Amino acid sequence: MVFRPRMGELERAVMEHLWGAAPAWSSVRDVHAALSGEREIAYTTVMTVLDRLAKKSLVRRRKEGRAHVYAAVSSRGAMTADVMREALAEFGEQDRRTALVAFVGEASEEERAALREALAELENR
Amino acid sequence: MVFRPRMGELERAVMEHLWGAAPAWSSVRDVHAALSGEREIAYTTVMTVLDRLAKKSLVRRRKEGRAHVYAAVSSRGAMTADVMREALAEFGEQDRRTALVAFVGEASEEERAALREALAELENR
DNA sequence: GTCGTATTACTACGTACCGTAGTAGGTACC
DNA sequence: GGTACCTACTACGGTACGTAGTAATACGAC
Repeated sequence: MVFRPRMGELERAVMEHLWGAAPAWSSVRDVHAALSGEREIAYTTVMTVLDRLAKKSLVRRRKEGRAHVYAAVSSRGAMTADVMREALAEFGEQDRRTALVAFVGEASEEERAALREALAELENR
Repeated sequence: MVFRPRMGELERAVMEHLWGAAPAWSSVRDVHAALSGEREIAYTTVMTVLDRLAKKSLVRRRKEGRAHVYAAVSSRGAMTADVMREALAEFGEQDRRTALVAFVGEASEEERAALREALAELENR
């Protein structure tokens, strides 16, 4: 299977919580409590989703006391970068160039600034 | 619906043909002939896929004589750029920066060069 | 040690998407 | 009018995802 961390809406919401939550490791109860603020959802639904995310290696889990606790494997930024890389990776050398030019062309001024800084930093190392 | 041009494997193969084919507009027969080189596939299967791609607005079609002819709406590079943009768009200002830094960090030397050139070109305009 | 509560594991169901393709019906050409 | 080509419609199996129930297990209270 092609590596593609595709996520559904609920899966994404769960990841958002894991990325944003203060404690790195969250129990099912934590995630459920957090999501319950926005939508009605069964405890077991959250559990299933966390289980699936673990199977997809997007989160890892650990036993803590009786319950499992979960944490995102990658940061949100890293995962975004991966998706971008993956999109890019499907093309040959020439097309990759074209895609990058198109991407830069559509980027906002802030994004371009961030790109320039990142490039400069790499150069100075 | 969130704009996300998700494609299956066959859908992608069809898009590849449309992107790569010499004539901009291809008939079902053209695409089918091209794909038949690599895999056995029914004519109507290709038709169905083209129809679905048209419904997703990834290709447009036009009547030409008795048959329809199809063309990709965006270039391969533009579509890649869109996917990258879309990945990036889900995040707030701060995270976007992080993602871009991570992306540049993982890029190859050629890709970084392409990025630098694209940025420079934009600056000089 | 039995009972209630928390937690997990397993199973299930509806919907949507995708690969796959058959069939019916229209149209053009000879 | 038959033949070949083309489209439109329908269908089926597999997989992903949102959703959740039920059974089993483990732990603390009494």
